[in-house]
Amino acid sequence: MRKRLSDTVEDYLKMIYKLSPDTERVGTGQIAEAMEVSPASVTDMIQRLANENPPLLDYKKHQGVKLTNEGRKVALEILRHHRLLELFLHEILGYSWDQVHAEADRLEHVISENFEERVATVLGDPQRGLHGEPIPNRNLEMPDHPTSYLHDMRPGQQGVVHSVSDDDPGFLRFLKAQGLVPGAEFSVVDFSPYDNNLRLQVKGQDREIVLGASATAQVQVEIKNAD
Amino acid sequence: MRKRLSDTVEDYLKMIYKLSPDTERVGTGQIAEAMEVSPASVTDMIQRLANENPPLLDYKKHQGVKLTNEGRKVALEILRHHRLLELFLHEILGYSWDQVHAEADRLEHVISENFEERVATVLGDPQRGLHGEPIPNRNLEMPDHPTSYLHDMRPGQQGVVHSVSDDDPGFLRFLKAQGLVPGAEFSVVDFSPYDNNLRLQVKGQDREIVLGASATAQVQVEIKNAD
DNA sequence: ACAAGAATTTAGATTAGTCTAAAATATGAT
DNA sequence: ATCATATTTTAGACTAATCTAAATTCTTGT
Repeated sequence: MRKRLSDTVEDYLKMIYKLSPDTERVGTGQIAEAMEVSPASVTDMIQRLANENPPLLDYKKHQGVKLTNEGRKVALEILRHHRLLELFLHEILGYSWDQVHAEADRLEHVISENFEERVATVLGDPQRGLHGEPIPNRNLEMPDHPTSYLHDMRPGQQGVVHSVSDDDPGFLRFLKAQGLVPGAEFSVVDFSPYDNNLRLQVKGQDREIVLGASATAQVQVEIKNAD
Repeated sequence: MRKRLSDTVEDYLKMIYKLSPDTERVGTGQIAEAMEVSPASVTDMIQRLANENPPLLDYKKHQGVKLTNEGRKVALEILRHHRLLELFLHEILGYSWDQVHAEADRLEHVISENFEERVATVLGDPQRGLHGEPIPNRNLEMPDHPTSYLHDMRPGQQGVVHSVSDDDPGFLRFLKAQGLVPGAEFSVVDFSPYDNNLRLQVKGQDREIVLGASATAQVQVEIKNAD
């Protein structure tokens, strides 16, 4: 059984997974920015994690890190906790979809395997989270999921919202108000190259909506094949 | 709004409350023993807590500490979390009564006021925990509760089990097997002054049971008035 | 009333996670 | 190919929570 990791370590691994789920290296600065700590702190931490036994990161000086299988397992475990918890807080305790994230972020480090399993069972072993995210299964395998972003779509294309970032309550309320929730179908009607704004027609809505790049980069989509 | 306290600080305050809910002073050694840390660590910690602003403890060198109102509020808050969580884990997630404690001990530091309120509402604002303990209400007032221990009862007396210590799973399973759960009525049939054993007849049980001092000191009771 | 023993406090060290400032290294534009 | 700029790493320091060992203070029995 592996030594208990601190919340901080778990947060680093989770973040590195988010920045690069597979085998691409992530730079110190990128992690520092995402974690809101100094680059010096990151260097320190990633060196420690690379020297763990077994190593949680593969680190090459000046070339950033990537997760080892061991490190990825930890990240996926935490992600599974987070997404199950969000769903649980919503379904069982009645939290709204913009409230769940902050609470899950603290609970995810603290619940036992037992808790995780019971929640999964109560929820019926869901494969998708409250905001559409894929939930790693009991063996920590990520279900198949689309990897495209609304950001990269262009006029004429149609798609379905797959998942959205869950960490900004204001953004989530905004999306819900616009009807842009997981499952929503839409087509792109215009693209403005100067500001990267996209104009969308969401199915079932009468008015078109316009989204900036900082919003569209937070929305993952399934792009419909032209037929 | 008060600065976020560490889990450790919350644990110290909770423990000091348990050792002395009111105004009696508690010694360094007693706390050290209960927290399973060295006396030196305790001295260090209680001095820090007494120097907080506002102070959480009232400390006099070589004379131990007592909780300030501020410190007592923190302790009661955590105790409320703990007891609501135990009930929640049992009722909603199906934990058994000996499993809930360890999980609640970690979660109690991490849940928000929002979580606390929602759980209380889902459970119908209970006044008693899974093991019979009184639960401080939303204003952190402790409901009235008996303060006698089975340990101090003598042959001829009758009583009702009020609450039992929740921290040792083995002990809890033992109690349940003996039928000695909150609400159980019993009478004391014998006392052995050499080992402080008590022999009890529990209502609805055919066989009498014998309990040693380390067990009877963990059981709070309501003593029936002789009529 | 005072010495022995118990309890408490102080001193100094350690570990995890963070910081700032300075040093080292890599990149990329001409 | 080299120099200016970016990024990364190192060095040194801080805080919280712990420890052991030594010093201090309190209590108690005769």
